[in-house]
Order: sequence, then C-alpha cells, then structure tokens
Amino acid sequence: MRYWLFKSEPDVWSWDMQVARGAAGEEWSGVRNYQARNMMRAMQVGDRGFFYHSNIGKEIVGIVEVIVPAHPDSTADDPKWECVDIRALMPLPRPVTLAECKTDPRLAGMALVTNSRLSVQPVSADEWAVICALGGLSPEAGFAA
DNA sequence: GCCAACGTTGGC
DNA sequence: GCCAACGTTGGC
Repeated sequence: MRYWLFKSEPDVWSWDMQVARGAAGEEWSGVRNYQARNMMRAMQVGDRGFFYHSNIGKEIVGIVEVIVPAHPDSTADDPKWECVDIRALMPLPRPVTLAECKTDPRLAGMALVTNSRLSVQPVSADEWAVICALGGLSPEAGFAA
C-alpha cells in the first residue's frame, strides 16, 4: 500500500466530476511527463491518493483509490504514455491548502512543496497521516483497512 | 498577467 | 553528450 497525489485543474477535471463517475472511476489520462508516468507505473490496485486542485483552490480536496493498474492512455497517440484508473473514495471534511502544507514543518519534504510542477507525486505514510488529520479525517477513515 | 522552475528539443 | 533555446506548468 502506497500513497500518492493527483493534481488536476478543477476547470478541466474537478473532484466533483470524479465523484460523479462513482465506483466505475475514470482514466487519469493526459499525463505527458515521464516522471509522472513512472509514478503511475509504480501504482498498485488499492493504493490511495489525494486529489489536489491546482490553480483554482490550490488545496487537497479528497481521497481516491487506484482501481486499474497502468495501461496505455486512450487519449495518447503513443502507447508509451500510460495511466491508471482511479475512483473517488471520500472528500476531506476540511480541504488542506497548499499554504498549510508549506507552513507545516512535517510536510516540508513533500513533493507538493518541493517540486510543485510534478502532476503525479508520491506521498509518504507520515505525510498521508498528517494531511488526513489536518483535513478532519480519523486515521481509520484515511488509511485503508 | 507575470515569471521562476523545470522538462524537452535540437544543433553542434 | 552538451547546452542553449524554447515550451509548459503553476504559484503568486
């Protein structure tokens, strides 16, 4: 079980749109960056991730689950671009903003803080727990059973 | 809208 | 294989 962060501009693909897909989930298509793609190749079904709104909001709004391992991106010309499918699990009762992440010393090493341009990022278990708590989720809710 | 950071491209 | 030029991302 590993933890990740998926970044999306909400006017292109928002948390609400992800929620509307329900249990069927959705392809995390459109990634054309090797680092981000390699993150998705490393994902396993059942891994969890934060859903982050870039540009508008700049906050972590929910938790998703990987439901299909990496496969060629249906929107890419070249099959070297792969992506996973994810489904929305639960919203954060209180979104956690980028500003909060930047000021919390426990999150100083987060990719969100140190490498803001990476669109799919790893999150450590410790960082996961901190953000779940900041977001108002109990540890039992935030962590997988 | 600006600009810094970063990734990619292409000439040599 | 290096590096300058260029394009894109995303915070401010």
